[in-house]
Amino acid sequence: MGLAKTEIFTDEQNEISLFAKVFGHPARVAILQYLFKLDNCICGDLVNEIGLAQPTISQHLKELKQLGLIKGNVEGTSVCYCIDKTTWLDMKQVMVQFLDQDVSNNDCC
Amino acid sequence: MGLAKTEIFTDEQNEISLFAKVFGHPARVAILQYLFKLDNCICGDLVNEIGLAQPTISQHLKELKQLGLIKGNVEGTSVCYCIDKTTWLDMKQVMVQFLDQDVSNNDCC
DNA sequence: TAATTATATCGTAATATTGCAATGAAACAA
DNA sequence: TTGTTTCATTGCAATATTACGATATAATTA
Repeated sequence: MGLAKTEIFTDEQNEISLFAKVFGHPARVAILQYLFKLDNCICGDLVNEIGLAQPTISQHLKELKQLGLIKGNVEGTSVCYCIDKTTWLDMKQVMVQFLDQDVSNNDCC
Repeated sequence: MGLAKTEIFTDEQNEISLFAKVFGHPARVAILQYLFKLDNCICGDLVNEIGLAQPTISQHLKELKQLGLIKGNVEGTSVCYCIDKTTWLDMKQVMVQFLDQDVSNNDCC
């Protein structure tokens, strides 16, 4: 199928998996790391920094933007991208809570 | 293509994206949450708990096992699964470091 | 031994993802 | 106005993912 049965899962499970999925490609991880390093940058910088074609970078930026993790300001002919702090911190809270589950009692049989 | 160009990214970026990808499906998130809740369980429990067919659950368990996040002990005709603490904590360290990047200077133009 | 139980694997259909060439759109420069 | 720059969108080919029926495997039970 290729289609996840989201309706049988909780909102929280679906939210976690949506955030995780966007981090599930190294190009998007690289874009975010570059944005953190430089505070902000334009699409052209990313095309040079990462070795992917411009439409591919643009597509990855779109997915990050759709989740609200980044935002872009048009500046003349270029677009300046940066992390959206609010959404990033919200996402971090959800993800860290998932990762922080207590492992101490967990063991096999 | 459907094929990520992993060779142009750092090991860290590829590792983060591999961990994230496995969390990128709500069924695997649900399996892990259930394992944390019960400390351990068998495949059949998960088939009842989550509304997916047995081969589908088995496939998701395989992906979690391949990354080392869970391990399974054969117990008669059933298999007891639990979180692999060591790998989980290693993964958590990598992911939290990625999520914890400093957002304070980041802003658009 | 034969049947049962629990899980894994195989095969396949439906859908999603990735990557890029070609093209479009919008701002700017000459 | 015409060209240039920068980015987004479209269309498509290659590959990956998801889900499950059918079947295999392995331990247990009758």
